[in-house]
Amino acid sequence: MQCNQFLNRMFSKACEYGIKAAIFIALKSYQGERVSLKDIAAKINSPEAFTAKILQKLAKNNIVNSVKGAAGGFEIEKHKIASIQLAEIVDAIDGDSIYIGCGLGLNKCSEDHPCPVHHKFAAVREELKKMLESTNLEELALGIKSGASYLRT
Amino acid sequence: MQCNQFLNRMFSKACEYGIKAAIFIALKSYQGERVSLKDIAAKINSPEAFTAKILQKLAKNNIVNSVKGAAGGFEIEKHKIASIQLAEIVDAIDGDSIYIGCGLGLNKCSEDHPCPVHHKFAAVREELKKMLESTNLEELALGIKSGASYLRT
DNA sequence: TTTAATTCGGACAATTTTATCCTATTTAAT
DNA sequence: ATTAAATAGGATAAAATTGTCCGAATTAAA
Repeated sequence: MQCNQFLNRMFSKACEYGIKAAIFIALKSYQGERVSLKDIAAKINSPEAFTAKILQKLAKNNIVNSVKGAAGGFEIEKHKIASIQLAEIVDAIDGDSIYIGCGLGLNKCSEDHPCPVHHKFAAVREELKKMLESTNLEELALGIKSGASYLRT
Repeated sequence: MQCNQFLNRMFSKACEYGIKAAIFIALKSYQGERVSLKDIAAKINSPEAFTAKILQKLAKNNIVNSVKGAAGGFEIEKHKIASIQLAEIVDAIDGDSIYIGCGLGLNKCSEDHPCPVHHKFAAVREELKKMLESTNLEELALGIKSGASYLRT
């Protein structure tokens, strides 16, 4: 069935592109450079028009600044980079749903009325949440800068 | 964008239905009862025809037995119930992809050439994997039987 | 002021996932 | 044998996600 859930893909494609785009923009912003959609899509290996939609979301959520017109592009204020959590990017693109939703899709699932996997998954989800909230854009950008990690292929 | 990834939905719908169906079948099998697709769909609140496809996968993966004809239905051999891991059900439906795939969709992502979130996500994924592999159908079915957990609403 | 580079945003298209329909096949019971 | 109750499975449809196209708006620079 080739489903694209957690085991296959931790994030939606939109999220993947959004995270990588934000990292690249942060990296360039540290160098005082503004980057165009075209450059971003090329660097992170993503479809340009689709990436544009995602950047619009990041802009509307005040994660990146967009500048229209010639010599325009995207940037992030340097002083903000270290304070932007991975969780914020994910929330901007996928919505703030880390706190809600049942692992098995029950409409009503709580401590009082749990689904069969409620407690077991709560632990994993909590760990993911903590990780997203304790990871910021700065450290991810520094990883790229130092050559410790990569944005494509 | 309302994407249906981890934060929204840990599993695909297909997986959700498959897990719940397996739990219900296990529960009934303990009582020596075989259950029909119709009963399963009603109890787990899932679309019948779609659930049928998923049960076919579980049957082909030898997780459940299907019996055709009048008085047919689905069942799981009692002695197997405790040995069926959640991970097996997920694998049967979504494929064995827990060990592969990059959090950010890189084609090549490894210790040598990691994506920016490689190490952070590896930890979370590993925990999920362990949880799936250490949870079996029996305990989930017993939770339902004892009233400690629920399959719907 | 014109041009070129750029983002914005609406409409549309392709793909994947989810869901439905219908016929064939199997099997217990009459 | 016939019938009724089931699963199997192919074809199709609907919905969600992903991806594309294009004109409008904006802005720096010639």
